Amino acid sequence: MPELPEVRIYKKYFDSTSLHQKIKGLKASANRILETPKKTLNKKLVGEKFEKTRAHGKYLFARAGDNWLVLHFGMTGDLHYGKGEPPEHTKLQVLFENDYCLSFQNPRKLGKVGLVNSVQEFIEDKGLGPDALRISYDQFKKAVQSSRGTMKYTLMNQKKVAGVGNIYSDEILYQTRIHPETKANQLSDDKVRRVYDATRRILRTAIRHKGVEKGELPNHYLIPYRHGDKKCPKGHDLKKIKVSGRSTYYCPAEQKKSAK
DNA sequence: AGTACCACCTGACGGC
DNA sequence: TGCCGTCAGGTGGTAC
Repeated sequence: MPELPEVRIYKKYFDSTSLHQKIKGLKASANRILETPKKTLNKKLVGEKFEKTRAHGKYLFARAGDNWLVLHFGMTGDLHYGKGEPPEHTKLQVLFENDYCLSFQNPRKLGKVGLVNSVQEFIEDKGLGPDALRISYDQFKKAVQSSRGTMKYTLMNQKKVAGVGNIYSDEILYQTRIHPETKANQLSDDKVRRVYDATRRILRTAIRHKGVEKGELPNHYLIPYRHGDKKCPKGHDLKKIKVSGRSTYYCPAEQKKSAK
């Protein structure tokens, strides 16, 4: 679920619920998703306020005092702000002075929670590429044309571009009529331009439509058809293959490997 | 530099 | 109804 658009939506939710309130307490389940010990989280966060958030690719950061809380959702997750019992699978609760609580849910425990001093450093340590909505065309072009792998792999490679995952990469390739196994370094400048434009358009549209889970994407999008009757939005047969180990849906009628 | 495969986890779904 | 295998939109490590 959480690729760039979903994380941007979490950010908005975080901003509208949890900024500028004193943190009264924390509850973290002892779990592998914690990258920073509970004690440290407590020491650094209690008494502080979240002042602002940032998103980079699939990561969300919230600054409190001298630290940034880093949230990564893995394949499943959500934020919930409310009073009373936290939702199921809550791994971290941040309790505010008004007795409301921000809960970070992570059913499959594939996410991560921790504290860092610098967002920039974190991004560099992870080797993340530029955020998919902030990358310039020149950077993008270089990232694509220097890649010897497939387009699918390239778009999903967080070291090249941060934020695009399995389903949005399928969408981008569908809308630009590129076969997912096309070699990235064989793409013409013109095609790269179209992929760049499509990426921005699709990610922005998805944010506006509240993401894959909570909203509804336009009906000419491929994504809603992944689990349907195996037809693309135009009625052609969809094909499902594995590309670098990930389930990949594409429309053989429109996405040809040899397309100019 | 890429790819293929495994691991980490849990829930949902289809087949029997 | 219930059990079982398979799959799921994440990353990270390994060996080739």
